[in-house]
Amino acid sequence: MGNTVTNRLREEILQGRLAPGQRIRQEAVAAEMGTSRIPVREALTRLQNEGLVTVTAHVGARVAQLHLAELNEVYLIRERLEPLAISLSTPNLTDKQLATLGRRLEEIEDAANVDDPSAWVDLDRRFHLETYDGMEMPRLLDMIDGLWNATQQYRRAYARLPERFEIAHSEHRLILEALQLRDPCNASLISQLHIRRTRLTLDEHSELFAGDDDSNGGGRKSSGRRSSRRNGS
Amino acid sequence: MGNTVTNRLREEILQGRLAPGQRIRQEAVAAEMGTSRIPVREALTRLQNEGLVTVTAHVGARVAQLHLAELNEVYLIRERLEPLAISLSTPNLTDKQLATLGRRLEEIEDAANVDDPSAWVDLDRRFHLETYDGMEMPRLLDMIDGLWNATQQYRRAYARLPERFEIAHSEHRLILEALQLRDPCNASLISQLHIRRTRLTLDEHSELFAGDDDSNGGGRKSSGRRSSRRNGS
DNA sequence: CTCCCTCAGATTGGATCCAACCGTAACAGG
DNA sequence: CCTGTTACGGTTGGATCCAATCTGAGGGAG
Repeated sequence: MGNTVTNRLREEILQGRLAPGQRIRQEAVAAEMGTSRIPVREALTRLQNEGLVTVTAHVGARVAQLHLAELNEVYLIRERLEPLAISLSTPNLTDKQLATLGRRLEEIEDAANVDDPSAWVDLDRRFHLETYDGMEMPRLLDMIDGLWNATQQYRRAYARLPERFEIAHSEHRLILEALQLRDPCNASLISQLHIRRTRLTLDEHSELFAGDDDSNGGGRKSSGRRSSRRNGS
Repeated sequence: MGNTVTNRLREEILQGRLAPGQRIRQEAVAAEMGTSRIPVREALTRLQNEGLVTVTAHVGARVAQLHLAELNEVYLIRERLEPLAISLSTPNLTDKQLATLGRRLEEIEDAANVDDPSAWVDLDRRFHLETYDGMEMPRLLDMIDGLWNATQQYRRAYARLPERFEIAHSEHRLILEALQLRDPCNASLISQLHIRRTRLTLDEHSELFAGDDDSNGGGRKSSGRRSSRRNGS
C-alpha cells in the first residue's frame, strides 16, 4: 500500500499535476489516496531519496525544483551511463524487440506530427528505456530511470519547443540503425551525442528557467536530496 | 531522529557488524536505538532505496547480499561515473586539498604496512572521495557514495588479499600526480583503469563469493532494490 | 512414512493518538 | 509608524494500538 501511494504520488509529480515547488501536505495526500498519513510518509521518504521531493524537518515536503546547474549535472551523468547501458544491451536485443523499437519510433514521429507533446515525452522515454531491454542490470536501469524522472519537468518543456524534433528523430533513427547492425560501439556513441546535444539545446533555452518563482510561497533554501552518508568513521 | 537511526543502521551494515543476509528485526533495532519502530521503518525504506537492505512485504528486512553479477554491475557504473567526477574536480582542487590528499596517501600506505585492513578500507575510500572535492555535484557524489557503500563488504574482503596493495598504491600515486599537474584527462583515464583493474581482481577471487550461504536462514528469492517505477502511463 | 492441511506465534504494516516544532498574526513597546 | 515579542493554529514526527500476513510446528490422512 505504501508502494501504491508512492507510485501514484510519483505519477502526479511526473505528469506535472503537482508543480515544482508546490507544497505537499501529508493529510491532503492521505485523504486523496484514502489512507492514513503513514503510507504517505513512507512515500515521501522514498521520493525524497529519488530526488523528486525536498523535505525540511518539521516544515514539510515540496515538489523538487531543479536548477540549471542540477539539470546539467543530470545530463552529464546520463551521458556516461546510457552509452554504457546501450552498448551492453545491443548484443542481446531480440528481433522482436527491435521490431517493437521500430514501431515505437514511428509512434514518436506521429506524436510530433499531430503536435501532442505529452505523448511525445512519454513515447520518447519509452523508446530509450526499451533500447536497454537487452541488458540485465537492475541497478543501472534504476539509476537511469531516476535521472529521467528528475528531469521530467524540463523534458515536458522541451517537447513544446517545436524546432528540435527533427534532430531528435534522426538521432533516434541512427540509434535504431546501430542496434539493428548489432554495433554496440556506434550505438554507444550516438547515444552519447544524443544526450549531449539535448543538454546543449536545453542550455540554449534558459528561458525555461525563468519560472524560478516560488510557485507556492516560501523562501527556497533547499535541503533537498539524500543526506550526507558516512560522515566520518 | 529518523535520520539518526538511518545513519547508525547504515554504519552497522557498512562496518560488517550486521552480516549480509542477516535478518533485521524492527523491534530489535528500535530497542537498541531507544526509539519506537517508526523511525526504524523509515530507516529501512531509506536503506532499501540505497540498496543496502532488501525488504519483502510482511516478511521483513535483511542486509543486502551482492552477487558476483551485481558487483560487476556496480564496478561498471563506477568506471563511468568516477572518471567524470575526477575530471570535473581536477581543475578546482586547491593546493591545500592536494596536500591533504598527499598525506592521506601516506596514511593508506602506512595502514597497509602495519596490516590494518579495516583502516585501509576507510582511508582508501576517503582518499578517492576527497579527489572529488573540487566538484560541486551533489547528485553525482551521492550516487558514487551509494555505489561504494553497496560494495563495502567486498572491499573489506579485498583488503585482506595482501598481494594487490602495491598496484593500488601506485595507481593512487599516478592519480595524485595527474591532479597535481591539473591534468583532468589523465586523471580520468587512471581513475577508470584503477576501477577496472579492481573489478578484474575481484573477479579472479571468486572464492570471496563462496560465502553465499544463507547466513541466517531463509530461502533467497530477493526482491531487493527499488521497485519498477513508472509502469506504463 | 510422507505429504498436506490447519492453527498458533511472531512480525510486519496501517490507523490513531499525542507531543514537538514552525510560521503567522496579533499585540505591545519604542 | 515600525519593530520585536509572544501566543496560537497548523503541520509534522514519534509512540502506541490493532489488523493483516507470513512462518513454522503439529497433527491427521493417504
